Amino acid sequence: MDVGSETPLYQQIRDQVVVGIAEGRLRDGEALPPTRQLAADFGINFHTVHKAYDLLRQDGLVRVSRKTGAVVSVQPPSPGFPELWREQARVWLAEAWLRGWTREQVLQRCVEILDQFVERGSQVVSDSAGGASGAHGEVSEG
Amino acid sequence: MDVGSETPLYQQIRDQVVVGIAEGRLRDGEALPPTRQLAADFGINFHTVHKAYDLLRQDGLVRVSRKTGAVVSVQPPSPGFPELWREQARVWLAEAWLRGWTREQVLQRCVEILDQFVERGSQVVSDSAGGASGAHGEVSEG
DNA sequence: CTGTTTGTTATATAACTTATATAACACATG
DNA sequence: CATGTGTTATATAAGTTATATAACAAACAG
Repeated sequence: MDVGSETPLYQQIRDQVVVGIAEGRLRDGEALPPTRQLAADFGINFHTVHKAYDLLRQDGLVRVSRKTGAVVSVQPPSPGFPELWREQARVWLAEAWLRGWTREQVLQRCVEILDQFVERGSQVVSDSAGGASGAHGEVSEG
Repeated sequence: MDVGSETPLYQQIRDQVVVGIAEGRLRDGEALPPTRQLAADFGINFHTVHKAYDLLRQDGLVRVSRKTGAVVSVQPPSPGFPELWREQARVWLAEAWLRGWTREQVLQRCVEILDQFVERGSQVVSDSAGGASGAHGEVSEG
């Protein structure tokens, strides 16, 4: 949570959750911390966390209700996703390319990142599952 | 140039130039259109174009002076670049991963994009070089 | 039932960003 | 000199980001 960063706080939270799911630190069915609690941990307003969770809901990555709070629930992508992803990827890959990275260097770095990701759907978390550190998934403060 | 997009106009222009250089449509030494001209072509304010060019200058991708205007000139990256790139790449690779794309599918799509890019420094453009459509490089309106 | 937690909604506000508009200046060119 | 162009300075309107406060609704523990 870098307050000085150009990227908005709610975006940073959203991105942390996205990466957290991909890397297996947050699993399908797992609950995210309550908005007010996470906001207190980060020292920010709970509306900012609420906005991040709402983004994740719109993206089909969490379900959110009064009963359960925000729960990781990865849905299929929207129809336009591949095209949008391609557009963004073109820009980021171009940046690396312009900086002199070869095709193989760029792909190697992508592989290193992808190797950190874990398969989804392989492990199902029971409703009352609790980790070693509490009832909620952790969203890193780093 | 999508005015309805969430991404700011100046960012869109910057990104178009970045991709344009990577794909060889804009070459090292080539001049970008004057700010007022490009602004007129896009139907936007010339300050917005100026801001895009200034971003590119800060990124070390164009030189800009009263004499020459904005000229493509790709400099080495700043020291923090690899880390920043990695952070961003993690997020959008995670997005693809969460949507069910396999490692190979993701890499395949990266390869398809990288295959559109051309080597830099292989061809040097003479000072008076003009394409079929004018003295300045084209920044696509699509 | 009572009190607490938590999601949700509404309103207000301050600071910042985005985009436009206008004007003026510096400087190079024809 | 007139023109084109980069550059700088203001001003303004609209939108975004983050905070603050308040209130309500649903779930739950005691």
